[in-house]
Amino acid sequence: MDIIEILKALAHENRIRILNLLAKSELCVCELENLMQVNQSNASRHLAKLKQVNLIKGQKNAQWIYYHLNDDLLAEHDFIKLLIEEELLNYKDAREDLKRLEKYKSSSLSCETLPDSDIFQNNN
Amino acid sequence: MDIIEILKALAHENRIRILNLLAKSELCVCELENLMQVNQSNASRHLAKLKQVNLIKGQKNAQWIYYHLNDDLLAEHDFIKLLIEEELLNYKDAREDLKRLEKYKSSSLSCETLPDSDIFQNNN
DNA sequence: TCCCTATATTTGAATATTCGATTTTAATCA
DNA sequence: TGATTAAAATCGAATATTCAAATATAGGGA
Repeated sequence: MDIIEILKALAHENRIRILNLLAKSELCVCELENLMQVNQSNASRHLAKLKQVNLIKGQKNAQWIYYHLNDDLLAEHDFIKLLIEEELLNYKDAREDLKRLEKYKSSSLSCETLPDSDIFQNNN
Repeated sequence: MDIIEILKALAHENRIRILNLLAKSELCVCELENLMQVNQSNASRHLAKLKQVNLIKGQKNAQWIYYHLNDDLLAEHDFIKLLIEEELLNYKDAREDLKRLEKYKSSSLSCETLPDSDIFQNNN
């Protein structure tokens, strides 16, 4: 995999935010949509780009596809791990995404009930 | 400095190659042009983008501007050092640039005589 | 002062990226 | 089977990036 293509895939706010979330938890598109507060088209498009360069993998379970980081690729490129694990601690949007993830995880909501909930109505 | 802007600056072949070369040696535009075999406009534009996000600094000496990595910024972002120092070992164009840099360094050429020489005529 | 040279900037065209809206595909379930 | 839902793909429009060529700037030396 071409390192420049990987860097291009990393160089977008929404894609970095997706990687940041997936580093903590496997998530499906509908969960990412809600956590990041972007529309489905947007989330799906950026997931496709990350998958295209092999940064993430999807695993189908019933009608949902759960995405997770591709640990094999990350093992070959240490700088990406450093970027996600340390660099993003200083990135406000990424920190707020993680707060929403915690709120979601500690709620009783799931992939099936989240889209109809108003858990993130107030933007935090 | 916004991490996304830095990633965007990193996500281009010519800019990564410039950083790779500057990690080994301070260089001016005319040297980078010749080492990377791109035209002056191209080298200058990509240097401008790297400078814009503070990845490099220029130091004027007579009519030449010598560029070097901005160590202060790199110290704040460990992943960039890892990217340049380890990742680029596997990047063919970057390795070939370094070979040309060595050939140049071991020649008696300088910034003043390089443009008129044919040292890189045969693409290696 | 007037050229020469190194570098930067501007221009306009080509290409790439991104977006939301919409449509398509595929799986589930009544 | 037909309705529902998750995810992917496609569309045209807007924006950004890239390029080479041309022009501008600025310093040094004649």
